[in-house]
Amino acid sequence: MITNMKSLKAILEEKGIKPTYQRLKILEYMSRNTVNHPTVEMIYEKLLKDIPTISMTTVYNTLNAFLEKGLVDAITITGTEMRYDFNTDSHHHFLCKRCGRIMDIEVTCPFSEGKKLQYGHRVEEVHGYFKGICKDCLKDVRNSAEESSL
Amino acid sequence: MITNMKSLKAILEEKGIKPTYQRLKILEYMSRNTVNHPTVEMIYEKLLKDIPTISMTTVYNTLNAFLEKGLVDAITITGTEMRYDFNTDSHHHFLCKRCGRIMDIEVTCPFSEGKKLQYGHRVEEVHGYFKGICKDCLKDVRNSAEESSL
DNA sequence: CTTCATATTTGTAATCATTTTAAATATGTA
DNA sequence: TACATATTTAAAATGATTACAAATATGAAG
Ligand SMILES: [Mn+2]
Ligand SMILES: [Mn+2]
Ligand SMILES: [Zn+2]
Ligand SMILES: [Zn+2]
Repeated sequence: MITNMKSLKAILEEKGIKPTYQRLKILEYMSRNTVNHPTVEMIYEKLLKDIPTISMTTVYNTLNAFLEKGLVDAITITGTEMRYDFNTDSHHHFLCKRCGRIMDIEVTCPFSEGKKLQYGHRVEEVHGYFKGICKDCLKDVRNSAEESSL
Repeated sequence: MITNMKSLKAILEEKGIKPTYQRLKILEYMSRNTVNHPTVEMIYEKLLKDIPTISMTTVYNTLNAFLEKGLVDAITITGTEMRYDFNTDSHHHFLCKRCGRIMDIEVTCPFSEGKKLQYGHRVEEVHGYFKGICKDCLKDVRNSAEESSL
């Protein structure tokens, strides 16, 4: 895990972002929640416990700064709100229509190789995702089906 | 082109949607603008010329109905607004960061084959897209570079 | 052709995520 | 200590979308 080797402070300084308390806390949260793909709301609510004065605007501003410097990726799968990803390595996602969770999917195929010119366009980002019902929700659905047939 | 074979009216009736004037006009617009991937705004502004009384709400309602019945697909690439696609065959997209256009990309790879169980999840939709600078914008950028070096 | 029930359309208000703005606070330096 | 600058904050503004309720259209029954 990169976060252990390089301190959060060093990560920010390397990108030319002043390592303020709130920025460090936001980056720390992101680095510890790679499976979540959290919303601004989720980050804000959690940090509120440590920093009672933090504002939503700071979370928005900070994530936009991180985004510009390539410290995080933005995921626009749901259509309602932005989800953020600390893992900027090329990978795909799965959105569960039932529980709303977004999970990582490793895909190895020509599509995800990316960064090549397509149709004469200059490709800078490659995104791929699936939508459906996740493993856990499938189990839930099966269980409630059993119950109702008792 | 499917729209020539089967009338717009027949398409709606087949899906159990009453073919009202505004619905037919919206479907007609969608069928004639498959390269656009239009926003609600774009559809509304265009239809306003034929139907001066049409409301934004009707466009939203109608597209949501079409979406439920699988007559169109929704594209959530930009993060700001929904884009709609009359072409519901599995294909990918390219979003130009400069001009904002979304264009179709044919991709043939294991990823786009889709509809298979991944990680135990039930996959219902497969989405893939690229972001970058489109062919035309690359040309523009090159041209303005020339100009400024005169 | 009326009358009534139902579905659709419309305009307005409400909602929700995000951005803008300006004031308050913190930081670093002279 | 004083001041310039950057950051944070709260509040207001924006923009896309949905919710709501009134107006209108449609279609069957009499
Ligand atoms: Mn991820
Ligand atoms: Mn398309
Ligand atoms: Zn789930
Ligand atoms: Zn372009």
